[in-house]
Amino acid sequence: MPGPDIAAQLDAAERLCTKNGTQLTTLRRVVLDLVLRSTAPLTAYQLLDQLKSTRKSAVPPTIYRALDFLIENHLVHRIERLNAFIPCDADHEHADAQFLICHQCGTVTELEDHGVSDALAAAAAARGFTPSRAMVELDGLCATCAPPDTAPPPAHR
Amino acid sequence: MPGPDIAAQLDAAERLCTKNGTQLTTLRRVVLDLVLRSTAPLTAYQLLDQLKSTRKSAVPPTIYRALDFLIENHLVHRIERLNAFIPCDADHEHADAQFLICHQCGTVTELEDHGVSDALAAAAAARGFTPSRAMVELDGLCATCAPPDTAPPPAHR
DNA sequence: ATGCGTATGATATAATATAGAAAGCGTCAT
DNA sequence: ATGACGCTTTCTATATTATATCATACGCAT
Ligand SMILES: [Zn+2]
Ligand SMILES: [Zn+2]
Ligand SMILES: [Zn+2]
Ligand SMILES: [Zn+2]
Repeated sequence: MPGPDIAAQLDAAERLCTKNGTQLTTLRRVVLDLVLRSTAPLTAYQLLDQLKSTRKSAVPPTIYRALDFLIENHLVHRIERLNAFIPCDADHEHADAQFLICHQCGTVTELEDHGVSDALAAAAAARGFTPSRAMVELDGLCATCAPPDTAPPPAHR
Repeated sequence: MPGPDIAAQLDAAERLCTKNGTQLTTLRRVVLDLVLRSTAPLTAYQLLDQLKSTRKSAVPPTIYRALDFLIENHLVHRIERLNAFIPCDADHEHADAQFLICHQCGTVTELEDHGVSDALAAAAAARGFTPSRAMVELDGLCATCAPPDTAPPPAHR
């Protein structure tokens, strides 16, 4: 299961950048493609290694600049806990996201949970704090990896 | 304002470790002291530089091991966004904490907000995810640094 | 043609973090 | 007491992650 049509996602990214007045250049597109193809988060240097096979001039600043661009354009997220990068899972404007990191299988799930973001906004406001960016990452075990006793399958309702 | 009695905090830390069956050795105590004295978060290498003045043998593993110990014993927190460390602000058992990072003045405030932790627990449970550790860090402006229009002083009630 | 903004290339280095082997040092059972 | 054990520290080396800086190229507007 290579994921739902990477070409389509790249094209959507292209349109998003055009809309934003930014350029999804070939280099950036290649890096995004690498991120999209991976099931697990990739570090900057893992991406760099892969990039080098098609672009011999690639060095650390190459990949970090491309990633910065992709992050600013909400095409990629950085997972701080892992120093690694994953594709954005949503088409959205990204008010806020949260990440669930399974330390068994390594997968990272992106959420946009309003209960969480509302609670964060309230907690910040109550202290006069003006948030500009929220970083919310939970380490744990995903539904697949958790022992059944510990974590029943997703609750309904 | 050097903070409320560092000696007392060190003694409290000592008691906590004894209770936990761990040892707050001289080295660890010195590192904790350094962390406690700072108003701003300190990086591992900033701490190392300071430590070197009294312990010539100190090298990176020295400080990282001491920090690992202090973190496991809930005496220090690591702020992932900053790769830096702050003293734990609470005596508690630390179910969960959140951090507000002011990017103007650099201060980091520790919260234990149940609205946030409940929302996180609910969001995780709804997806069958079993969290073992939550990392919640908000970048923004603290009450002191925020322009008055943008962020009114802390709400009452 | 000149200047300007943006993107990329290229070199070097900074900053952060860990691996692994060995030595010191209590303590405790034999 | 002594030797085995566990924990802490020392020491050396290296791995990993990230940025600074300057140069080059290209498209486009003056
Ligand atoms: Zn996203
Ligand atoms: Zn899993
Ligand atoms: Zn704390
Ligand atoms: Zn501030």
